[in-house]
Amino acid sequence: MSNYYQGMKADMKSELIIRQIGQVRDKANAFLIKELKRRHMKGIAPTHGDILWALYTYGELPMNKLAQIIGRDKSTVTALVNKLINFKYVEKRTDPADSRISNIFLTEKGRAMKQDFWEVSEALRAKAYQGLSKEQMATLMELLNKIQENL
Amino acid sequence: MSNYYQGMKADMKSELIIRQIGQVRDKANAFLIKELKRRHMKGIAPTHGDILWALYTYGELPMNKLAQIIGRDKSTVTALVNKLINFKYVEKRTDPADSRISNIFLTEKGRAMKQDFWEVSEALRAKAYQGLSKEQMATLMELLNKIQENL
DNA sequence: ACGTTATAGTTTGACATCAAACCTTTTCTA
DNA sequence: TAGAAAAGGTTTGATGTCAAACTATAACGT
Repeated sequence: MSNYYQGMKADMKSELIIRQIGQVRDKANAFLIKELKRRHMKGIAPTHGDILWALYTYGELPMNKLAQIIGRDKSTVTALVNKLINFKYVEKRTDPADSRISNIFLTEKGRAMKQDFWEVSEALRAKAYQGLSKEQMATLMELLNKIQENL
Repeated sequence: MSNYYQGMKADMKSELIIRQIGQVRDKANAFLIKELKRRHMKGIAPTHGDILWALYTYGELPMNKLAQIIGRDKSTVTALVNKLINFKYVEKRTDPADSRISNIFLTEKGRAMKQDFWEVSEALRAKAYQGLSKEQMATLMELLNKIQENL
């Protein structure tokens, strides 16, 4: 951030935490997009990655669970999932017990990408957390959790 | 966040910091939008607020400085500023020393909103930082700065 | 059993956002 | 001095995102 914040009143600085959080988020996303692109996964946004990550972790999931996990609106998930379907990373099938429910599952192609995703995520971690100890990271997580609970 | 993260491998937890950062950001934005709306400032997004905030703080600014301050692309700032112009919160005038440069300044109506913005920002702070000490906030800021520098 | 209410996911519209291309103006270099 | 390069901001296209409205299905209450 530029010098524009020099000389600010002290009580305005606490506002900067939320701004900095936004900055970190933007930068992390930019990094992810770049890394995904580098691995020929162009067109995959961080939230597509979130969906794939959820499927790698939990296996087949209904749409509303995906929406919950990645923290996005149902309608957003529809569009995201449809793109992944077009790319043939996932498929959709109706739940036999409740035909309102669409379950999303990984294709062979989608499963084959797991390693790449792990590497991208590793790269992000390595870069972001340089010079941070385990304790610092734990503290950070604790504070972020606190703020999230507050909001 | 739901129970889906229970039982995860320990080394995956550090990935959650970035996710949590995203969540906090999303929630903060949602809060801001709600509060702005409540004050009849519908249609004003957090980034519009960032622009107004920059103008409150620094006075008249050229477009590229606004883009730098709020961390957004020039073309985004064009659209954001145009909306603020339509709402009559700001106006634009060409710099006499360099006719490529458009300077953006607050109107009377825009200046009259400062108090509301301060209150919204206060409300966000009050809510987000409940139960956090000054030291914790300083620690948090320090860690976020570190991550941002890394990325 | 039937009508009402709730749920799951989709469609539609609006908009913030970025990247690329573009146009005008200014700066730089030979 | 003239042409090339750079800078400032706009336009255009694509896309993630949310909210509202919608459709089909399931659950609930009488």
